[in-house]
Amino acid sequence: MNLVRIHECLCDRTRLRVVHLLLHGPLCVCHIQEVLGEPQAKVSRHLAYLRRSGMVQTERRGKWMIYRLPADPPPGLGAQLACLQDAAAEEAVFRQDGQRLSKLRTKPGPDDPSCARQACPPRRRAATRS
Amino acid sequence: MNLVRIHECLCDRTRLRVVHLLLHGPLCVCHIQEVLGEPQAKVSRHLAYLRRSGMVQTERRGKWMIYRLPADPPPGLGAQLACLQDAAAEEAVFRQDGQRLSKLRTKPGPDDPSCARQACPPRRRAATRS
DNA sequence: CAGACACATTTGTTTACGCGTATATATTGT
DNA sequence: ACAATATATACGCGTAAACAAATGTGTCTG
Repeated sequence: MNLVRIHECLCDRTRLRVVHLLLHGPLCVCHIQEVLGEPQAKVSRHLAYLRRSGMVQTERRGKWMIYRLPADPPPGLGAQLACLQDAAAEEAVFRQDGQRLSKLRTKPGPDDPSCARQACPPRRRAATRS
Repeated sequence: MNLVRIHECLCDRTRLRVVHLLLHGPLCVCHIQEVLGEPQAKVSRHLAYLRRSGMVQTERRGKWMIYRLPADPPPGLGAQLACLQDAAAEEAVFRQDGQRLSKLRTKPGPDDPSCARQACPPRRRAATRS
């Protein structure tokens, strides 16, 4: 997981939105798909990309596949994620994704993967340029 | 200069090395070229890419073209640069580039673009993941 | 003006990426 | 075993990116 690899993961709009969502906590594919409003194959392909790159980890829970950011991220990645968390607040797409995710959390269906209500502790603020 | 654009700039090894070098201060193309050990056309092409993306600014000084990071970077970019500065310390390529740049600064030739001795104030440390 | 130097751009080729569509695999419930 | 749901993968296509080699452009010096 070198620097180039990290940025390769984040240089695509869809992947960037996915990683940003996962900053809020683990999610199954169907929830990611619903928040992004993107076709299933597209989401799945980008998730596979992120998994191959070591950016996310997976765990099967019944029918659902749960995606999460690594619990103990390698050095360098942690800082990037903190940075992303800050920068994402400045662009409307990410704010809207966050809102749609919140709505998902409030009304989980009867047949629910139960991954929608797990939250992650927020990351520390990233430094700004001197 | 949105988030995707920033990461597109940094997802190539050569561009990443260039931006990292520019964190140390403004540089002319020939110095960048010498530190990286890459062919002139390749360096120039990537510099053009960075300029089009708004990641770097240029200024002609006589025969030489000086490249620098924007003096007042847009929000989001500053944090990324600080983050890069930290993360680069962990990979050998970037440390070596920094050392080669230092050597360039100590022995400027008689016909010198005088861009090699200008240093930039260091950026603040980026936050690590909580 | 001519030649040297620093850098940029064009051209042609190859490779990688992202997408939609279709299909395959895995798990659960009946 | 079969159907339904959730997710993954293969295929083919168009486009963008990266590269090497060659050529072009701007600037200084004599």
